[in-house]
Amino acid sequence: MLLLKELPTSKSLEKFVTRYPGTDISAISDFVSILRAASDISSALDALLAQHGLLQGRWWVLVLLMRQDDLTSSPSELADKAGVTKATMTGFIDGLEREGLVSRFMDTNDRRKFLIRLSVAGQQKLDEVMPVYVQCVTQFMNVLGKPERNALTTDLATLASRVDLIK
Amino acid sequence: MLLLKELPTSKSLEKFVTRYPGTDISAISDFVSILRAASDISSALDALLAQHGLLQGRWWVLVLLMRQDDLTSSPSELADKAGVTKATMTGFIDGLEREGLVSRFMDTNDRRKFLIRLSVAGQQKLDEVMPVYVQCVTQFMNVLGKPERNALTTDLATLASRVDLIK
DNA sequence: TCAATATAGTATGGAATCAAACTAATTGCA
DNA sequence: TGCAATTAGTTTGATTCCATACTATATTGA
Repeated sequence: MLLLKELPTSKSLEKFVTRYPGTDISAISDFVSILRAASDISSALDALLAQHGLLQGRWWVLVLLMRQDDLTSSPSELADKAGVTKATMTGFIDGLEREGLVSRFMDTNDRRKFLIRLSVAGQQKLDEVMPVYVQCVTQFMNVLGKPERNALTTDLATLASRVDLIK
Repeated sequence: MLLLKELPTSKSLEKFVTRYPGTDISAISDFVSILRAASDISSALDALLAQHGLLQGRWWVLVLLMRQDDLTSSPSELADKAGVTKATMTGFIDGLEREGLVSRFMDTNDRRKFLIRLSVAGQQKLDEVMPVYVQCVTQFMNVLGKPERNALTTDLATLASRVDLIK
């Protein structure tokens, strides 16, 4: 996503305000900080998953399948839940199937459909990674005290609910 | 990055805790919420920039160049500041050069180097997009009151500074 | 019933992104 | 000085991801 490392110097900020008068510098700089922090966190998760041969996209597919009672879902449904296009989901499933973590089955009711099922190996993979994931994430989130963490989560969600303002 | 739309149901959470006992559900769910919110915000920025034929990577290159006194920098320096590899930066510069928004010059002092300069068209592009960007982002960030916004930015940065815990 | 429309999934082509390998130029040290 | 190590930038090949277009199947409504 974005890893803009260097926040602007005060000199370049001055220059900026001269060129674009009336700019609320703190709004912009908070915005960039948020993006950068989020990107760092996401990259760290990537790195954790990579140690187990996974990437975020595929990881979330496994997690979504685990949530299902019969460990089964369809590509379209998975794409919706994961927030990616169907084309992207095809790619994830291809990769997961290649590694034997999920299997494709025909849907006998609707012959356009496939059923994607978490395989035994897929469940084992989850059982291998999940405890590490849970432990790391818990430790990480406890960097903040409970009230700060709640406020952070709530406020960020509030903010994100108004992304319609960015258009 | 990730857009996991569907947060787990309480039933699937129960199942989760059964399989992975001792899990701090709220830590995990806060973590996922943060990633999701950030992803939504980043996507919204993508969409805004796309309206002007830009993408985040290229956009940040233009912004970084604008910050320089002589509107000039080198690929390596830009890569460092943007937090991408040199190879990725080569791609950004190729694209920007193709569109005439930056130019490549030889560095006469060090013949391994190039100088990348923001072109007049590049500055015009910034002048076209920046006011919209500034206005949208300002409105967006003002969804939160000043104290909430400050706390959010600070706490998120604090959190991100401990990504070493995710490993 | 059957043609229009909608839906499921895949294929294609492109951009972003990285790691690793490569070339050319510079620097450092023996 | 001269060779080894470093640095700048690109190329290559891979993966992720999207938009668009395509195929096959299902649904709907006249």
